[in-house]
Amino acid sequence: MIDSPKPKRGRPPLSVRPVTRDRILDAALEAFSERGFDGATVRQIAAKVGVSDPALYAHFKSKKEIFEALLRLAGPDLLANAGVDSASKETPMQIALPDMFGKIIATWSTPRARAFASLVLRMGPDGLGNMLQDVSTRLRPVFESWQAQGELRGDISVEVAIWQVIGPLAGLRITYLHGDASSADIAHATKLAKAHLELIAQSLTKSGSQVK
Amino acid sequence: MIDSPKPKRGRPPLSVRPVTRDRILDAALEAFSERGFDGATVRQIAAKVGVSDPALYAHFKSKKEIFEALLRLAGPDLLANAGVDSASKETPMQIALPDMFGKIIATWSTPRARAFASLVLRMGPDGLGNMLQDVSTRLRPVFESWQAQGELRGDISVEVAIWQVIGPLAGLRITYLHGDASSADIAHATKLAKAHLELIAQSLTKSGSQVK
Amino acid sequence: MIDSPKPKRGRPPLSVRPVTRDRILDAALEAFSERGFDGATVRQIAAKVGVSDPALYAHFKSKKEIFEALLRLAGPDLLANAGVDSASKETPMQIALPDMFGKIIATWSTPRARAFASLVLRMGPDGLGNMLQDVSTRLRPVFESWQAQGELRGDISVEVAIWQVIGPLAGLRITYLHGDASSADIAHATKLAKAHLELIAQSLTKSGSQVK
Amino acid sequence: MIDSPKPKRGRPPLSVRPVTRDRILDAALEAFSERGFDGATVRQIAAKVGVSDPALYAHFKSKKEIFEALLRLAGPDLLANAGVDSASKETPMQIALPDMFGKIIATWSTPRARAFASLVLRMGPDGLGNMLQDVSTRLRPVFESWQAQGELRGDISVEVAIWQVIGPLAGLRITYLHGDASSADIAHATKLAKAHLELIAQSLTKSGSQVK
DNA sequence: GATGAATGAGCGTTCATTCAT
DNA sequence: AATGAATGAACGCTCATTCAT
Repeated sequence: MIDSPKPKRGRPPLSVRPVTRDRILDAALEAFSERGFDGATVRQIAAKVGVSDPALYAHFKSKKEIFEALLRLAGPDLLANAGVDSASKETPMQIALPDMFGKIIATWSTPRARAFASLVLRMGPDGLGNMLQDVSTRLRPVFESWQAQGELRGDISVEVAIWQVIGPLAGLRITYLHGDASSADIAHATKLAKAHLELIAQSLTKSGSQVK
Repeated sequence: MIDSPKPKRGRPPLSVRPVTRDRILDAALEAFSERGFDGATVRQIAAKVGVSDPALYAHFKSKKEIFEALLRLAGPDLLANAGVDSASKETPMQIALPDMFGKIIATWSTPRARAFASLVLRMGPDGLGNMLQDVSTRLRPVFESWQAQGELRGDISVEVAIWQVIGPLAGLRITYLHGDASSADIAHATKLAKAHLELIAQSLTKSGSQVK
Repeated sequence: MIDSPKPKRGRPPLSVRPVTRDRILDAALEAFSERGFDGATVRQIAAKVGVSDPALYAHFKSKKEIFEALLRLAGPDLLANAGVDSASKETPMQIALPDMFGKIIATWSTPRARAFASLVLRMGPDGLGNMLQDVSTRLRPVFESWQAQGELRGDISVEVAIWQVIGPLAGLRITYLHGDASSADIAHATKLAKAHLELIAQSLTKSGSQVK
Repeated sequence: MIDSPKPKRGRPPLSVRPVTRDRILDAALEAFSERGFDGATVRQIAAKVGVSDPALYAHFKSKKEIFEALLRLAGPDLLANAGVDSASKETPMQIALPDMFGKIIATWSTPRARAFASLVLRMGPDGLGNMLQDVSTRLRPVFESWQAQGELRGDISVEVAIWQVIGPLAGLRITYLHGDASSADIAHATKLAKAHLELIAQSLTKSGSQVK
């Protein structure tokens, strides 16, 4: 009870080491994206940072809190905003669409964003699902405006049109733009995205006429 | 002789079903799809089966082996084959494509297939990625044949064409056809898939020329 | 995640060993009485039983539950009931009082009861306090009856009379009848208790008259 | 010269009181009495002082040392001396005894003393036991002198006599005079103590003989 | 084939303590 | 004199797995 004969615990001498919240979050993103929330351990994260595990608890209250900070911080922005925000009602669809695509692919190609994609993936269906729903919702007014201006053909629903754009992107993200992706993967994804865009842009404009 | 005291004909009650490999795999699929490999516990799986956890070790050597059996068994077939195999070189693209789509969506709508989708998702990028690669590979000869016969326009690469078809399907799978999907989700996915098919079929045939 | 290369865990060969709830409770009583709830560790308890710590969790859900089972099981009975129940209104005080004393001391002298005394002590003031309150409450009707029959002098309150009896007992319990008590301690306590009884019995009967 | 711009006379505000050993000991007494040595944490003590935990190590070498300082400082004095020292051989027993009682009760009623009682309680049997032994030892010469002078009847041993006095006090201390005691508890204890004294004083003087 | 009891490994977390500032 | 950040130890508990029945 009162006898602790060898009190050799405590912080050992130290040279230099700045362990910040950010470095922890980086390490956690890496760990969680590699093994999922349950598969990653606090000790693994700490090891990536280069400290012992209790050190993390000076910055975060729990493993779960680290995870949530990660979601809150990097989540919506990294994944979706980038390209979506660049699409505005004023810009003609034929110009805005390629622009949006380019920006989205660029954003998703960064290591952080790719690691984050893996992480979200591992959260189960709700993770990616909600993300896509979110993008879809935010794109809707822009597409509606394009349709009103005659740039988007009127015989297909806005929702279908959005899905034409978003759907393959989601596939690309999962297939090529994840944490382990090589630069070849990334290049390939970019190529596919561009090719997809060209085709889809045509479909969304006049198609109907040709049926004639 | 004519009426034996213990008829026992027909199917026996089986109120106490024996614990078979299949029932374990069903339970494991459910557990793994809900919480991932690390999040699911052997005890949870056993509980779903209705036995105690060591009972599973009479059928499988380890948790990992259960998981792998699941992948081997249900994996490729459930996810991809269905539709892919129905696409043959003899059938014209305009007919084969909708048929394939229909079959894929139908297959993916079953509870088992949806649970499996969640599971694969949680395995990280390699899971879904490899799956799509696999489908792509098997579709290639069919598409090449279509292109040779002039059914698929020649100015786009086969790979891009395949991606046009496969990409949105992957998105749909993730967004709507997972373990927790409601029947509304499923209906919605079906609608989107059909709309997508109509547009894409046009794009893949003549597109460019007619714009003129 | 899925790789556990050396699955050498599991229960090693075993000769004979019956680990029951009771043996755990005995060990826990010992540990808790020696170091208190916070000072005792689950591993210590398990070591006393001769098993590894997770083994305890097959019988109890948590450390706290072990503690509570201990309180529920041994608590009130071991500590108080013994003597108190033997005091009835029909028996004359001069006979019932020594009898009660003897029984209480005898009960409190058992190793279990003494260990339990140490445990209750370490719970803080409420532990012993409540216990004494309890005894006091249960003794009250008996004392009231004695007072009505003229066996207990009328010029002192029942409460004070009870305290005369109970108070020194509490002191004895703490001073001599705890977990570490030697047999000499116990003998000493018994002697003191008897001497106390003789004096107190006189005080409670006529005293007043003699003052005259 | 006559009125200096910064008077600074009298007691300085001291709104930010310095962290002294005393304030740490106060906080520690509170913490230890509430949760015991193992249950209380250095962080809790520091929080009560209003500083961070390493600050305490500027004043004490370890948690254990704080605890021991507490025992050394407040221990024997607070608990026993008060009344005991006031009993001297010269004073007649009939006067000294009530006086002693009064002083002991008064001393034990202070918040510090009550907190300390809780603390000692939680240390296990040795804590209170040793304390009572100590008091008993120091009272012995006084009682022996009283017995020699015929004030204490000769047919009971000094030890028993001392126990008659001390025993119920120990009970009172535990039951009513602990850290959490309300003022009603304290008043009650005082009443019981006085009643006890009156009875016991008679017993210790002539008792047996006069019954006749 | 199934279970209860057990195990070693290891997890998330807290603790007392120390170093550098 | 005090703090923020860090540490090794160890705690309570869960996990996958195994043995004996």
